[in-house]
Amino acid sequence: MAASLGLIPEADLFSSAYAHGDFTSPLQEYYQHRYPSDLEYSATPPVFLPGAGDHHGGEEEEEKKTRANSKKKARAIGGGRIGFRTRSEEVEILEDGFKWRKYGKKAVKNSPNPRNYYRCSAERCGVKKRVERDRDDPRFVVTTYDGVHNHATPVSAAAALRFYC
DNA sequence: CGGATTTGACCAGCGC
DNA sequence: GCGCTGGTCAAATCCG
Repeated sequence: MAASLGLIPEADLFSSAYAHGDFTSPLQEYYQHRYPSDLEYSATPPVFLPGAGDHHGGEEEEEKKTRANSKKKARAIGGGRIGFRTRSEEVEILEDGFKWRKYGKKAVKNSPNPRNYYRCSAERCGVKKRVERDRDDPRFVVTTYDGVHNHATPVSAAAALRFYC
């Protein structure tokens, strides 16, 4: 059912942060990509779903339980958390203009697919990113951003931001 | 040669 | 108090 409106697992997590209005950057909002076809994800503008978090109804209690852990952690961090859901069967790196360096991979229990951890290559920038495939639709990729970029956006970022705004 | 990627191990937090 | 899960680090390896 979760696939109906593209409700991603971390939806509740994001909603809490979103409710506090901690998002300041264009990318720091809860977006949900939903592409009708297998075309390039960058060709379709993101769909902003303000109420996506509140929308979660009778979700899987089991997952909620397991996720309570990261939920609290996320709150403690206090940074912005954004979830992107893109449809790309091969590319799982959402090009947002920043240079990401993979620093870890972990198999999570909620999903049969491994989760990849990326970090902004700029040392002064503590922004992290998590990428994992949707458990319901392996063709979808869920990208989660943590934090705010505090450095100049490298080139293409400008285009990306223009695109998102 | 430099930088990025890979993989396993380690650590911390939370639930039971 | 123990076990489980998620997240991070570090050394080795690979690619450009």
